[in-house]
Amino acid sequence: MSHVAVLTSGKREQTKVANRRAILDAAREVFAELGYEVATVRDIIRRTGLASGTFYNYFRSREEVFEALADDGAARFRPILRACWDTSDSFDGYLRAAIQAYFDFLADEHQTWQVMRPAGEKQPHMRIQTPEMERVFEEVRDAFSKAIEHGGAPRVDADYLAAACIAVARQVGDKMLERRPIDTVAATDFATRLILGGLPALPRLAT
Amino acid sequence: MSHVAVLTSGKREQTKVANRRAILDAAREVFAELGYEVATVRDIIRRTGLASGTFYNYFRSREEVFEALADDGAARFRPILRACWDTSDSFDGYLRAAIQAYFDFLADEHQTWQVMRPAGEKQPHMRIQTPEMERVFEEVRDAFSKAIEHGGAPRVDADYLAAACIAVARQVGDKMLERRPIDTVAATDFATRLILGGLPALPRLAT
DNA sequence: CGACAACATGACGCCCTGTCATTCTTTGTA
DNA sequence: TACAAAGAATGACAGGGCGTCATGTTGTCG
Repeated sequence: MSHVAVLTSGKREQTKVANRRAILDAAREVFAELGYEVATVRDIIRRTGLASGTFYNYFRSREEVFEALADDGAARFRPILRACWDTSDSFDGYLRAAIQAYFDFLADEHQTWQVMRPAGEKQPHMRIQTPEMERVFEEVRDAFSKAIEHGGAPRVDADYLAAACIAVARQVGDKMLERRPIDTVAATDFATRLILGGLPALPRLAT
Repeated sequence: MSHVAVLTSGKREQTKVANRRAILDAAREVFAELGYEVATVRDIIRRTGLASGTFYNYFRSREEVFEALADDGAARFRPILRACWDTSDSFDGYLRAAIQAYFDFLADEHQTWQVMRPAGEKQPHMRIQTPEMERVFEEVRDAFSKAIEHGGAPRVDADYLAAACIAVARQVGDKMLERRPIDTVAATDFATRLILGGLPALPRLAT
């Protein structure tokens, strides 16, 4: 009999955590295989072996699972972003590090999500704003604000700037994932230069 | 009895067009009022006074109506974009004109769609890629490619650039709509300068 | 061990979906 | 005008997913 029991190690707690994880994992698979629109709560719960009613002990709806998955991703990325800020000594450095980190993160996650789907199937793109994502946005905006305060960046509209930077990162990131091989460095170079110097600063293509 | 009858003026054709319009209009209202996720085909068709089965004579599903609405928007914007190209004499001019046109378009459409919703309701953002939207993207990319060919712009990755520009326009556009008063000129200035000159070129805030 | 609380279960009522036989309307023809 | 054939509208219906709830099961604590 061990005195060093795990803190939350009642049998009750254990299965609660395990079930929640099982549902989230099953949901990720099902969303990837069938597509978010088509997937049903029962598709998800069936894969776990649990009863249909049990699902509703953990999530209120299919939407909420999806949100939890998205939130999870954002929550995992936020400390990475924070580290970029802490280890950078200039605004330019922070920006590049953050974008590189995001693209690496994206390439990693991509493999987890990627599943072969019937080709040509139109997949409506679902985009939600979770609390964690909101926090990521705020963190970026605040980082910009701080840089502006300290004179590391010009005094511009930090709100617009954060929105624009995130937009560029997301869109260029998506495009990056469509190309083979996936080149996070090139994508980072493109996005960073665009933001820091605009069109004239972009890397030139070989003639 | 007029010889100059409207070309498609059979009674059949007329009601077909009218019904389609009625369904699209009802769908726009219902999506705005209830939100896309919650709205049902019957919510839409009920508002038209038609029978439920009739809906399926015009669209295969709720998704298809939504896509038709989105496609409609893109189709209306494309000629505007084309006009920007035709009347611009420089790359910079084209970019600014296109972005300004988009923001004006957005502000216009916004009023059509805007409906008061219970505050704090989380509205999952739905983003689809319709054929017309794909054409808009291609048009932008091709415009960039042409500008590059003619020496009006540096030889950069037009695909990434188009993606980045559209991303900036969309995101800054969204932010713009959240502010009061809606200032399309300021938003255009921000987005255009960011793309053309990057961070250093951005408009400065008043101290 | 007993009693309680927490959780799992799956049948059930509700509502939406998409179809289809039927009915009504329009069109073309004599 | 009368009539037949094609086109479109209708709403009842079967199928199925949703979320709930009474019931059964299992962990927890005195």
